[in-house]
Amino acid sequence: MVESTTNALMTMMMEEEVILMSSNSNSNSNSNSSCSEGSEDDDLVKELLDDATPLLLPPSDHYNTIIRPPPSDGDGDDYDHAINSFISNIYSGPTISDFENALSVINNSNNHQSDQHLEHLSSARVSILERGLSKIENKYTLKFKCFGNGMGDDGYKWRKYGQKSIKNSPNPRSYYRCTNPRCSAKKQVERSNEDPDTLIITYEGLHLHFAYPHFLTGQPHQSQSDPPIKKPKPMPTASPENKAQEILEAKDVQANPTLGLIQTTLTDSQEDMANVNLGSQGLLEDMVPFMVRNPHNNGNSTNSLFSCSSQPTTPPSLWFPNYSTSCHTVGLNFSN
DNA sequence: CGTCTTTGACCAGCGC
DNA sequence: GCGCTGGTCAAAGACG
Repeated sequence: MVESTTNALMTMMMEEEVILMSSNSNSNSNSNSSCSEGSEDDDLVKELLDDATPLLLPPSDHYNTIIRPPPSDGDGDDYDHAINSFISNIYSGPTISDFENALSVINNSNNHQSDQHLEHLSSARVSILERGLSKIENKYTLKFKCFGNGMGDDGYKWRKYGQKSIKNSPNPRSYYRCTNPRCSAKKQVERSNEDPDTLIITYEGLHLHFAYPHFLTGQPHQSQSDPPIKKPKPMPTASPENKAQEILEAKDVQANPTLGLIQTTLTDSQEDMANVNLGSQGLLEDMVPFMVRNPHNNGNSTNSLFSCSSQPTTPPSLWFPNYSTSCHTVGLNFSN
């Protein structure tokens, strides 16, 4: 996963001319529309600043082993600087440090909800929105400057399931679904009507399966040795209705964890454990209700759901949590 | 032969 | 009710 994503990114960086595009031009309409929504924007900012999200996780050892030079090189600082320069050249959106700084505002203000806190929150919100994040329903939109035949490979395996021509646009829109049979992630790929060199990729749902190995087993990176993903097949025990219900339940509990905690009983815990071990695929859809209802069974708090050490394992568009209703537009620019 | 892609058909939502 | 549009399905073909 990480290898694939990183390789795709590094390939694009090395083989393609990198062109910066103003983040304002990427998402003017979205940002403007969002700026007019006060409380929802506050929710968005709080959501983005939530330290329980994968977005804020530091690079893992696994990640470092991929992009860092061998220790014998002895010039890790220079290498870090070069990598950071690379990233800053291709990514015009908010950086980790932006969120960390904003998070410090939240943390420092936790004990006294003052006007100053609200002012800081408002400033953080404006900063985030100005840099290309916006909110539309439950989708995440990436815009790539991608010349030629570049397809903006994000490193995941996708199965194309449809293509439609778009009104007033010469470019069709392609529909892709994650090849993981129980992953709900989807994406739409189309070229901008205004700028044919710009790819617009709209993600819907997360690749939740990236976190599966961190449940119960406590053995991260287990998925790295998983067999290749086969063609999705109907799940006998998971009808579309049941799956949808699982997802809805997971989202509901995520959105209101205290409700789930109230419902916790010893009987429920035992039953859930049995269900997880015997009846499920060990996937996040199964695990979220269990984890929330049994916050101590894993030896960690529920925050461990999104604090696993293998992060980042997802492309930038999927660093954001989807268990809330939000949409972010991130301007990225690759040429090919 | 199994898997993936293509593409036309079908369905649901929405506006008039 | 009708037409338009977006999203999905599924059969057929392509490919390794």
